[in-house]
Amino acid sequence: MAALDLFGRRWSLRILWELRAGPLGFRPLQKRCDDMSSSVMRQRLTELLDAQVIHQLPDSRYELTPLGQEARHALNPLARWAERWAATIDPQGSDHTDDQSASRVSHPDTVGDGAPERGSAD
Amino acid sequence: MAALDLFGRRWSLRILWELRAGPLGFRPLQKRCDDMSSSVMRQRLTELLDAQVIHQLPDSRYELTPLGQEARHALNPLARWAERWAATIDPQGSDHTDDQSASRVSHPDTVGDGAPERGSAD
DNA sequence: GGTGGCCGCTTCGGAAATCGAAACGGAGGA
DNA sequence: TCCTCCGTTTCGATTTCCGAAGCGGCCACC
Repeated sequence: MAALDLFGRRWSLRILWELRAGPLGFRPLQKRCDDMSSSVMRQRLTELLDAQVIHQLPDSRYELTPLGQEARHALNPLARWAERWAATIDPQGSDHTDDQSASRVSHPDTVGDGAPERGSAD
Repeated sequence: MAALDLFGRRWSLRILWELRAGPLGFRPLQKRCDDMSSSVMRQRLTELLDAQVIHQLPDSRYELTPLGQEARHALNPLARWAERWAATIDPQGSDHTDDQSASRVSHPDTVGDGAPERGSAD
């Protein structure tokens, strides 16, 4: 639940995402995050540092910790879902595919649970 | 990126998460979400409805769409990471102060859906 | 030596998101 | 009838976010 709170903040996920390719400094990272406010940037950075998701190199750049890398990887399925989602709600928006494949994005069999989830960790 | 914006809002992920066990009405859902404000609740619900992540049953309860179910499943690796993360930064919460362990929590967690993470795009 | 650019980071006022509680009409049970 | 729960809306107060300016420091360039 605390994770949902940490990542439910406005730029946390984005920072995690933009740091995936390697360490970045304050301003370069800010620029990558759609030029977000430096004040909020510092705030998120502090939270992520405190959560040990990122750490600061001696040259003051920010880098994902091993824990952060895991989090970033845990984000991968969500990123993949986002693509399907974008194709579903906005088929003509980003990348119109000439073929008809986009129409069949919802595959009710893949989830493999005709019954609702039971006893999940909560 | 739009997904990061949708889910970067304050209760979106939580709502998605609390709806995993089945459809819920407005007030019951609100109660599950740490008694969040009804105003924000309605706002999030509208956004999620618009994003076709949830839909409303004839008895006016809210339920995940197939697309929403996929999103919920895509959240599973993150949930699993959150447990490891909690054990790392707060070892006395579940395990006593043994810094070395980082052992897995003793949950036979049922997150085992059919969507294992296969690392690609990296 | 001076100037200019980029750096990490902070401060501040205004805008936007969020909160918290109250209220509405409706359905059902006692 | 009264009481409870429901979905939903409204409104003022608080929190968060934004956007721009500014600080000192570093280094390249002239």
